[in-house]
Formats: sequence, C-alpha cells, structure tokens
Amino acid sequence: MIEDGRALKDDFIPLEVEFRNQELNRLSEALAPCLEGGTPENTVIYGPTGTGKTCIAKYTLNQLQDEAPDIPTQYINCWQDYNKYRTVERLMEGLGEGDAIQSRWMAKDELIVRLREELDRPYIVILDEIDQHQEPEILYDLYTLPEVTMILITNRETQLFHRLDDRVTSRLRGAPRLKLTKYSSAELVSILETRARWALSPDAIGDTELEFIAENAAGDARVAISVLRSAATYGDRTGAERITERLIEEAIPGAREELRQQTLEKLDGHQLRLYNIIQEHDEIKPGDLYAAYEERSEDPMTRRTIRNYLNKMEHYRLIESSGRSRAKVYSLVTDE
DNA sequence: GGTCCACAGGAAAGATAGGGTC
DNA sequence: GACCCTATCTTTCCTGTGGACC
Repeated sequence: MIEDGRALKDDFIPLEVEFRNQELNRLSEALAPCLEGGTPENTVIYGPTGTGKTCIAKYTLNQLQDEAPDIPTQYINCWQDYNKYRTVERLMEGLGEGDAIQSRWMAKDELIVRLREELDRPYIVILDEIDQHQEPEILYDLYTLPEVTMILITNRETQLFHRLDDRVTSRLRGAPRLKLTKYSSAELVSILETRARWALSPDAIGDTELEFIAENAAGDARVAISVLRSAATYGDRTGAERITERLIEEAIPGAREELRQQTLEKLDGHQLRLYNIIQEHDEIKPGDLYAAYEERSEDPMTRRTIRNYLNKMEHYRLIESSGRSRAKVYSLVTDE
C-alpha cells in the first residue's frame, strides 16, 4: 500500500503548501529584500500545533534558496537546542563552520564573536519553539548582528513576549506577525489527499475515509498525517488492499501510542519512575508523588529537580496538571 | 480577614564531565 | 597525569502565590 513513505513523515515539506497562500506571501515579502542586497524583516509566526507554522517557514526558505543558493539558512529547534551555546553552535554549523567549534573549549561569548566574524552576507534563521529557549536573551545577541534575520515560531505569542527584556520586545513589536489558525475538516481532507497521492498506491484510500481521519484530527494536520501513516502501515502489515474506516479506528490508538512511546524514550530513569507513579493514579498531589518517588528511589533527586522534570514532562504532553497551590494534582494526558 | 503551609519557580552556588594545555 | 576552562545539571535558598482552615 505504501509506495513512498517520505510524504507521510512529520518533516516532509510538500512541493506546494495548501491554504496558507496569504501567510506564504507575507513571509516571502519580509525576506525578499535580501535578494537585492537589502535588509529583510524579522518575522513572528504563531498558532496552535499542527497548523503548518514550521512547514511554511521551511518551505519559504527552500524557495529562497532556489533563487539565491548563496544565502545561508538554518533551522533550529529551541526545545532541543535550548541554550545559547547550542543555538550558536547550530548557527555556526549553518555557515559551514561547525568544525571551528572545538568542543567546550570555546566560551559562549567567544562563540558569538566568532559568529560575528564569520558573517559577511545575509543569514536567515528559523528559531522554532522559541518560547522554550532557556536563554531568550540570545535574541538580543542575534538582533545586534545585522546580517541575521530571524523567523521566530511559537505556539502562543504572549508566551514569547513576556519572557523577553524590553530591548528585544520593543524591537520585535514592529516585526510582521503571522497568525495561523487550525485547519477546517475540508482543508485537512485536501492536505491528506495530496499526501496519499504521493505516498500510497492508487485507490488505497477514499474520500469518506479521508474525511473520517480529518474529523478525528480536530484541525491538527500533524495528527491527521500521523493517523494516515499509522493506518497505511497497519494495512500493509495485515495485507489489506485499502484503508477502511475500521482500519483507521484500529490505527488511531496505535498512532497515539507511537507518539507517546517516542516521547517516553526521551525520559531518563527518574523521569520514567515519576511517569509510572502518575500512571498508577487517576490524579496525584505533588507531595504524594514525591513521597512515592522517594520510596522507590535509592538515590532520589531533590524536590526542586523533580519540579523541573515534571515541567519537562508537561511540555512533552505526557502529563498534565490542574489546580493551583494545595489543590494541584498531576495526571496522565489521555486526550491525544 | 488572618494564618498556615504546600507549591512554583528564580537566582546563585556546587558538583560533574569533557576536552585542551603543559 | 595534573591542572585549567567550560557547559550542564543539580542543589540550596529564597520569595511569592493561593487554597484550606479557623
């Protein structure tokens, strides 16, 4: 059934991005000046997950590189490269200067100086999940580099700005902002149709089944594509010739489990222990959670470290919390 | 309304690990 | 191999918040 699985991958960039023409045009306009030696505009893209923020940013940079291969670009996920050092490391890599960094020997400030020296032409950088950066002052450092143009991606615009100091906020306030909203069911069907045409054998899936996936994805293209991928994989495994509604229903839990397992693999022993304790309870108070964790650990981490771990797991959407102060409880995320 | 206390999260210091220099 | 420099992770200390109880 699957003929070319690439089109079903999360990081696949399609030849054409559907239903985002206005946003693509605005982003292209913001970057266009660099083609004529001018100064492009920094841009902020925000909206819920699965609305195509990363996709339109990467797509626009691909287009730009087709026109001007000499202009270097770089994609940085600030959840993975969350401190200044790693971010600048990635920036150097984007300039083909990754080898210039001799491990930890080079201090952060020295790295910035090195980056400044290497910049002799426009450099366009996507900073994805910028609200998750642990040292948001990096934006000020980058702002002082006239060659660097930033495309900042965040889920919530307010989360980004409330963490920035006034110098950066005042400068970014004037930057173009692109707000992306969730896809409608009809839009998701069209996106899925295109992906299915690329990835699957002809007639592997019909309109009714695509609509069924779209309705279950609640406007999130990432979820919709993940379910399609899971259904097709499951169909291949079981020898089915077509993806049916029943196959999709069977594949949905698998798609969710796949995403959950991928995330669980990122946790260390202490974090997994916390996850297991929460899993054993419908809801658990932070104090009770720590007591249970302490009981099961030979060398337990402190409460402060555990709070950091729990924040990380909440961000991964593995657990969630409700209530505040003494009324606070943790539970597993079950709605995805 | 006042007090208590669980809880969150920032800041600074300490511990650890990786790699370079002599 | 000892020492130095660095980033990263963890701990300690502290303050602010807000729910529970009287």
